[in-house]
Amino acid sequence: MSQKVYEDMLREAGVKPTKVRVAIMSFISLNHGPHTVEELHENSSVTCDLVTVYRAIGLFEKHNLIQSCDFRDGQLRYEYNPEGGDHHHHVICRTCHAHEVVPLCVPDKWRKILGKLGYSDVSHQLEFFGLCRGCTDSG
Amino acid sequence: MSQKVYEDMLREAGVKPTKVRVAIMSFISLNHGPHTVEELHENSSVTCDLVTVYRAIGLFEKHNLIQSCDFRDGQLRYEYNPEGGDHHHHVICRTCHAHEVVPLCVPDKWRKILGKLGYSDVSHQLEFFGLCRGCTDSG
DNA sequence: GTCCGAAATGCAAATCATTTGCAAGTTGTA
DNA sequence: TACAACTTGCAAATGATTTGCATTTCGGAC
Repeated sequence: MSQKVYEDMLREAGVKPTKVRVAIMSFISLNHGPHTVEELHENSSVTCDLVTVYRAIGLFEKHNLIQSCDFRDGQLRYEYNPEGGDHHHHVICRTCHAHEVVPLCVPDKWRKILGKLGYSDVSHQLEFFGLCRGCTDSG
Repeated sequence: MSQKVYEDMLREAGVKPTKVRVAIMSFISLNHGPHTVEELHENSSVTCDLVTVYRAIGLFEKHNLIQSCDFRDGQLRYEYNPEGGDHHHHVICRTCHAHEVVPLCVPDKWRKILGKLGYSDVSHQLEFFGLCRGCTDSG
């Protein structure tokens, strides 16, 4: 599959498409589900330093190519942020840390409310925590 | 002011009301706005080790006396979690890190949706990030 | 009042994700 | 081809949070 797609994706976002960045971007957009930095480092098709992964995702996040989520387990996770803001959220099991996507998101009208409060360019971070079926039963 | 209120609050939640814990609980419930562990350590009326504050808030959180929020600046913050779940969320300025309470929360019916997905005892973490008026103008 | 065991605390040190400094390598462009 | 700017790797620093362990404190039993 052509790397060109990802190169363009980066270029359009204003990020210089280096080999490492293209590899990471490609992995992220092909593999759903939030990934830790460690996972990105291990699974990207290019070998590079962990620090380089940190720097790449830092850039990606700044340019809104990815979004981060906080599962409250000490490390942030990152996932692809499709154009058009069709992002999503997760529910995480407090016990076994399983997680899945949840088809819920805050209403768009809230953006207006926050605008009236004086905030522009508003994004949000939303995650649900609960006990999954298995852990509820065995707990 | 009687410490008794806070002692009872802790006891009812199943937390042994030690001097340190009562002091921290009292500070948290009297002073709104999320506080870092460092702030709690500095401002509580009792002198104790930072580690002790960490252990106290760990307990408080486990017993739902406080909720944590993540401003994405490297340290978690904690705030009082009133009985009845009348918690709230914040909007944080991405530039100057100012923050304020936002009168928005996810609809209660979402709890049912998550229940159908198999999750019980569901809580959530929601924060908004944007540019405040000052930073929008000067940015 | 005194004694006992469990739990809480302080202190020092360990963890561990993330960041930073710097020298060397790479890239786009004139 | 050469230059300046940017990217990367490596080593080390940071900084919040956690852990181990010895000591102290607390509530109840005697």
